[in-house]
This record gives sequence, C-alpha cells and structure tokens, in this order.
Amino acid sequence: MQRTRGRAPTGGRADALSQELIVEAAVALLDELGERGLTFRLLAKQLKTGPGALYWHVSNKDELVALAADQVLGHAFAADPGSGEDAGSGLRALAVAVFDALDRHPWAASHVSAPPTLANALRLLDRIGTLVAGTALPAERHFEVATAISYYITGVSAQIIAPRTVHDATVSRDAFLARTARRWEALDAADYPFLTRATEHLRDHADRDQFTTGLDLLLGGLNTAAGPRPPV
Amino acid sequence: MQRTRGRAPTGGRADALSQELIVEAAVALLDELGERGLTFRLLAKQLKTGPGALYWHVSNKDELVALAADQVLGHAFAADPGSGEDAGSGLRALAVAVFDALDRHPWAASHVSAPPTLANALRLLDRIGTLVAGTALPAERHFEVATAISYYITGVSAQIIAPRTVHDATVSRDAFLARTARRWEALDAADYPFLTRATEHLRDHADRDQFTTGLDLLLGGLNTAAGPRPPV
DNA sequence: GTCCAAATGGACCGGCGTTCCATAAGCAAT
DNA sequence: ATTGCTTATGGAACGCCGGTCCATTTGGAC
Repeated sequence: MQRTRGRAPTGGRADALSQELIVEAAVALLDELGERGLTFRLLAKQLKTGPGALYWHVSNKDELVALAADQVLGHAFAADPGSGEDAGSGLRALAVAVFDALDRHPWAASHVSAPPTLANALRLLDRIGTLVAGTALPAERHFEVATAISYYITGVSAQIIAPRTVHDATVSRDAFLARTARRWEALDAADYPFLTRATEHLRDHADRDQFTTGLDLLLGGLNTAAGPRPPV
Repeated sequence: MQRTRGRAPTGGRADALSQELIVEAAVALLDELGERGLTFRLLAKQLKTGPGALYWHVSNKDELVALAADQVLGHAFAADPGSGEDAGSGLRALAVAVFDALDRHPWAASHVSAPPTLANALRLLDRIGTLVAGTALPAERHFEVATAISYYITGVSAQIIAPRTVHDATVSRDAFLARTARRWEALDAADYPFLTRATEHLRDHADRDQFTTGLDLLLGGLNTAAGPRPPV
C-alpha cells in the first residue's frame, strides 16, 4: 500500500509524474477511446512509464476515473457566469453549464456522484445551496432542496448523455432514434397507447431541451414552494 | 455470431437453458455479490453448464446486466396500484415504486437507461406518458414532460442509490455520513459557506425523502404549468 | 561522497470476457 | 430405425486487464 498523495517535498525531477498529470492524460484517453479504452498499460505508455508508477499516485482505476470525472465537472465553473443574479436564473445557468460540460465528455456522465467527496462536486453543491439560501424558502428546507436540485442536474444529465457512449461508436444518433421510433410504432397500441403516438416527437427532440424542460418544471415548483418572489 | 433469441420450437429438453433462466440467476448473483461479483464462469457453474452455453442466449455481459436491471424495473409495476387516480398522485406512486424497486437491488440503479428499448423501461415511459396525457397540459408538450419525469425517476434514483454499492461493502451508511459531515465541517467556511453549516442535515437525512422532495417540486411545477386543475 | 526516502517501471499473477469447436440432443423426412 | 440438419451445450483456450511486487534509480540532506 502506498501513499495516495505523493507530494514533492521540494523541486523534484523535471519529468516528474504527479496525480494531476496522470488525471489529465486519463481525461485525454477517455475522450478519445471511452472508458473501455482507458487501461493502465496504455496510460503508462502515453506517460512514458510503467503501470506500477501510476499506482504511486492513484490507488486504483475507480479512483482515477472518479478524479477524471470530477475534473470534467470543474469545466462547468469556467463557463458559469457566477453570482450577481437571482436564484432562479443562477441555478438555471449553473445547471446548463454542468450539462454542457458533461455533454462534451460523455464518459464522465455516469461517474459524477451526488454525495460529494471530490473537490468540484463539493463546489457544485455549495454553489447550489448558496443560491437556494437566497430564496424565500424556509431555512430548514434549504438542504433537502439543494440536494434535490443537485441530484436532478447530475442524475438527469447522466441519463441523457451516458447512452451516447454506447451507440455513437456504431450508429449515428439520428439512425438510432429512427430505429427506436420504428420499434415503438410496431408496438401494440392497446398496450402502449402513449408511445405508439409519440414517435414523431421522439425523432426530432433535442437532448438539451429535454434537460431544461424538467429543470424548468423543478425550478417552477421551487418558485411556488418559496412563494412568488417579487422581481428585482 | 449466434441468434440471441433461441426459441425452443416445441418441447425442448427438461433441463433446457433459456434467457429467462439465465437472467433470473444473474439477478440472484448480482443481489448477493454485486456487479463485480457476477462472472460468466460463476453464473455457468450455478446453472451447471459452461460459459459458452450462456452466450447462445445472451450476446454479452452488458446485455445480460441490462436485461437483469430491466427485470428489476419490472418489480415496480407489481407494487404500483395502477390507474384510477388523478395524474399527480398516480405519477407519485409510480415514481416511488420505481425508487423502492431499485432500492432493493442497488446494482441495478446505474443500469436503467432512459431511451427505452427494453420491455419494462418501455412500459414505464408509456405509463408516465398516459398519466401526463390526462393533464390539462397542451398535447404538444406531453412527450417532453413525460420523458422529463422519466429521466427524473431513473436518474435521481440512480444518483441516490448507486453510491451504496461502493460503501456498503466496507463501512455502514451512518459511518460514511458521519465521516463526510466531519470533512465538510473542516472546510473553509469562506469557500464553502453552505456546506459547512449543512452538516447536521446531512447526518440525519433519509434517502427516500430526498427523492420525494425533488419529485414533489417537479410535480408541483407540472401542476402550475398545466394550470390549477379542479379536484374531482 | 554517503545515505535514505521518494519514486519509478517492467515482470508477473490471477482472473476476466469472449471465442472456438467437438460433441450432444431433438426434429423431420425417409 | 436411419439419416441429415438445426439447435444447443460445455469445456478448453486466447488475449488482455487490473493490480502487485520488487530491484533499481533519482535527487535532496548531511
């Protein structure tokens, strides 16, 4: 068992390895090859070292992927305009920033976890909580509402984005949707009254709009629960 | 490449294998050992056969796990009271039934996917859509709202339940929450104003309540968007 | 120069998903 | 019964992976 956080006491070597370097290279490989394509052997080769060296900085593959996903989550903060707005639009902007960040790195979607331990997941929940606290909502509900919104953002993003890592390698999105639509149409209308009529909406929907539709419902409910706030 | 759906033309053998039998055994192993514990070798041994035979009925492990997760999703319909209510409470009951089903089989949480191809995922979306269609909501919004609710149910359940498959093996839930709370308290209050004060809520929250909190916000927003409906 | 902890990297292990293929079992026609 | 073909079986084998081990190197402290 070795230390996970190898901190270089002073200068260190010029070509020194570090957890940051490793995670960075892992993100690059994950972007290119997906989760199945990331192996310690390949990663080691990219970094011109052996697998054993990587384990000095990272305890196992699960941790490595979690760190990589958290780094992707961090991209959202770069895009987010930050404070200076009312809670509703601030939450909306933050949520969309997270969605877009995961959209650019689909492999990460299924690895952002809600009870935050990692740095950027923590930042996200704190930001949401601070925005919620700026609402007329009673204080004792802040935590549960903040986590609910956080769960929505990461969970629904994952649901929408993660499937892409499976199909995209083989067929295009449009082809997949068309095939699914055809399958729905072939269902028994008595058993599936809704789906058999919904196929046209399936074909030309935008993933991002589906995310914002639910988000707006949620935030709308929040507005109602908090009592109608007077616009500034 | 072999046929995935081997259909027994007539009688077949007494000890014949079938996809159903295999999925059933897989669910049992997943419940007991988790996803990492399910291997084709072990599954074959349980079924008194070899790994090769399984591949006649199931094309690979991903498909097997997806089928197993879909079967778990099917449990939700057994618990769901069904129609006969208004849309709001019908959706709520259905959502909670799904959450509880996944709660009993945590490994399945991260494998229920939203764009439904599998049998029970299809049934779920259709049921949601039918309930939404019974709302005052304009018809052209039925699809996007139904999928939004479906995304919430599966995505948020996954976020809440899936982490359990990691911790539970090593530490109890309470111990994990206590440790996380301590970590949050140790954060810089200037950087994390919300989290440093929220730890007491973290310690004694109930997972299921977090699910319903967001659900009620979402359904509340739906009610508002649909216009207030007169109670029957 | 000497020493030691930090860090490296390549060989190696056990086990996995998957494939291959020789064989068995059931069915239909003779 | 015999034959011929499809369906299905199951054990051996392949290639690769995550992870461990450990001899070796590095570079700062003295």
